Amino acid sequence: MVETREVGRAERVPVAPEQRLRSAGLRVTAPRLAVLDVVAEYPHADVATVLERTRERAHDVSVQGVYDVLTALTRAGLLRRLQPGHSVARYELETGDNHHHVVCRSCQSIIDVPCTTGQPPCLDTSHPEAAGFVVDEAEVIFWGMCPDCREHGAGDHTSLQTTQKSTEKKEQV
Amino acid sequence: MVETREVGRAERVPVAPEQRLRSAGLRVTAPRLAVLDVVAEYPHADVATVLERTRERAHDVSVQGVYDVLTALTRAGLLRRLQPGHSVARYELETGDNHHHVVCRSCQSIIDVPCTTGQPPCLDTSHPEAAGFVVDEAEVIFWGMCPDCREHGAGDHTSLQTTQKSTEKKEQV
DNA sequence: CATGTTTTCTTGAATTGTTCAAGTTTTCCC
DNA sequence: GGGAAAACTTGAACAATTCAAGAAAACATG
Repeated sequence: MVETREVGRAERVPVAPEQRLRSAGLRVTAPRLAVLDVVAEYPHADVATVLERTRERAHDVSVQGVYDVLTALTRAGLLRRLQPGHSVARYELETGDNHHHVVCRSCQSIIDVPCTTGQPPCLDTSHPEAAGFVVDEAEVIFWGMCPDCREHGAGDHTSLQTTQKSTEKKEQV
Repeated sequence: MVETREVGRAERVPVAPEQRLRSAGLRVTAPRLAVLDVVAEYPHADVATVLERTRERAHDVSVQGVYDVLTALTRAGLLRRLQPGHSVARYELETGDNHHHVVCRSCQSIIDVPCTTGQPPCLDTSHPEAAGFVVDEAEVIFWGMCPDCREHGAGDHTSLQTTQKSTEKKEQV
């Protein structure tokens, strides 16, 4: 289960988790290491998933603990928080590559795609409307239907429903 | 207060609200007309705002009623629902123009910008990762800081906080 | 214009992801 | 080894959104 993370793009960060925590000015704790590990293994994991999997590694982590850790790591720039549309918060490692996300409207599964324009897309603030605005990030979400949901006629969950119950989420890399 | 909407881009839709409802296969009701009117006047309005302003027009609309109307109109393609980051749901008229949004990390204000690439950006599904995925929409959010927040040193509400209390939101076009 | 069917709106309660608060335990620097 | 600061635990609170069931409209038809 705990296998080496699939190396997709330029993702193999050679720095050990502990080092990453320290250089981010954070203390090294078991929950944090575990959460980092879990997120590395399950990209786009939601809090519930992180909680479960973390508990499998480090016994007894509280719900609050996971929330705190995720917030701390996100604030420190080690994680990136996603929340496509109306769904729950999801987390992935912040690797500095500028990738975007394709999200299935039906099953909410997420896959990464490298930035289409090479550089951060459209960090072009020259629009008169946005005068004075300092943009530091462009977030791109491609909405569509994944192959599975198209085949199995997953209908049109027009994604106006907020939360989907399934703890047993389909997780893709 | 209730002044004519500033006409930015190609937004002046000449079709009467009633017609738009009917041609979308929806019944024409006072709450729906009122909600359409409110969203036209307050782009990016959240549910609370829509509720308040709608009540000023059509007396006695229930919270649930507004939610239902918003959902129905969104599903019918008359409205577009936004939820940048971790914030509450917001709505704007679906005009078919392909514009995107610049969002202030601090005050959450939203402004529209025309699509940077002319055509729907990057509807390019040729990535091997997204094989089989049928993408129908690309949502782009530019994150940054608005002029106001930069000046008044609104600090760094790293936008990890979910809800902001203010019913009195700063609304921009 | 009456009538029936369908859709829509209302009231009130429930759900749920997330956060707040206070106290206890760690981590880590000296 | 101690002591201050940061992190975790427990338990409760919150707030946006949704569910459920009934009442009230809107529209097609006779």
